[in-house]
Amino acid sequence: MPELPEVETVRRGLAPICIGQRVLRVIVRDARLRWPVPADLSTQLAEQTIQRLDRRGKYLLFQLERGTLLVHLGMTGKLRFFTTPPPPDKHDHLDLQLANGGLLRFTDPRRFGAVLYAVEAENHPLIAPLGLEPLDPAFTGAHLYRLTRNRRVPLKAFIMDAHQVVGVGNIYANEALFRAGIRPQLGAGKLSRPRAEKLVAAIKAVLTEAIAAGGSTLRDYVDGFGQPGWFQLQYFVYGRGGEACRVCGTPIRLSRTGGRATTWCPRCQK
DNA sequence: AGAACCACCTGGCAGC
DNA sequence: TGCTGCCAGGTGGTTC
Repeated sequence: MPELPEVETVRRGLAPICIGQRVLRVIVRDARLRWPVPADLSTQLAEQTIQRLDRRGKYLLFQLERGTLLVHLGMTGKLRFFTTPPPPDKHDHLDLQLANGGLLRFTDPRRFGAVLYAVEAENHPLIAPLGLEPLDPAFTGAHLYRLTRNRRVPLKAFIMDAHQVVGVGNIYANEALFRAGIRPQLGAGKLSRPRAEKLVAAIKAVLTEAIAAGGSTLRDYVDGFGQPGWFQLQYFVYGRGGEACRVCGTPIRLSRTGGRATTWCPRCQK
């Protein structure tokens, strides 16, 4: 579900109400997430104050005094703040009680998400191997060009690989490739230097615009306060298989690359 | 090393 | 109204 824009939207919303707050306790109702929630999480977090709320790829990083709480929303995860929380529902797996009386609630029907704790997040096995942030100035056409040399995977699969570039999931990969005018199936190693520049610019643009729109809500994404995003209204190709291209009118094609639904315009993308 | 699959899990929807 | 099968925003692990 959430890609970089959605996670960033959650981060921006929650940061002001979390920073400076002390964690009173953690209530784990179901520890069976993608990896088990650490049994000693409550002990680890209790009485620590949240110093910052950062994001690395699709991970939210609550920086505490002695370590970091890592939260990944998987496909269907939500992290919401309540001043007066409703009674816990079926998929409300974890609550963080804050000293200001607020409560952060992690909800995730599919349980593909994760809640973990690390003393040094940058060295955590899930964080350390991550690629560049796409909105980092260091993520350039030259960088992408270098990374893709001799790679045979479809370009779309390549830009969705978090070990190359973080944060680009299925929606924004499709949208960025459309904007760059590049076929998703193109072998990554065949990407020319000028087209690498174009693709990097498209990725940055689509992510920036999506953040400005509060992310995309297809089914169940909401931000930290239960509000949906609106970027889905600006899609050119995602979820539009069979419909007319918004630029040239040609029917949008739908196929699969790397097992994921791929949509593109056969006329606009070469 | 890299690429192609599978797995994890629930819910919603189309089709019968 | 069921039931079945398929699909979904992610990504680590296994296999070749």
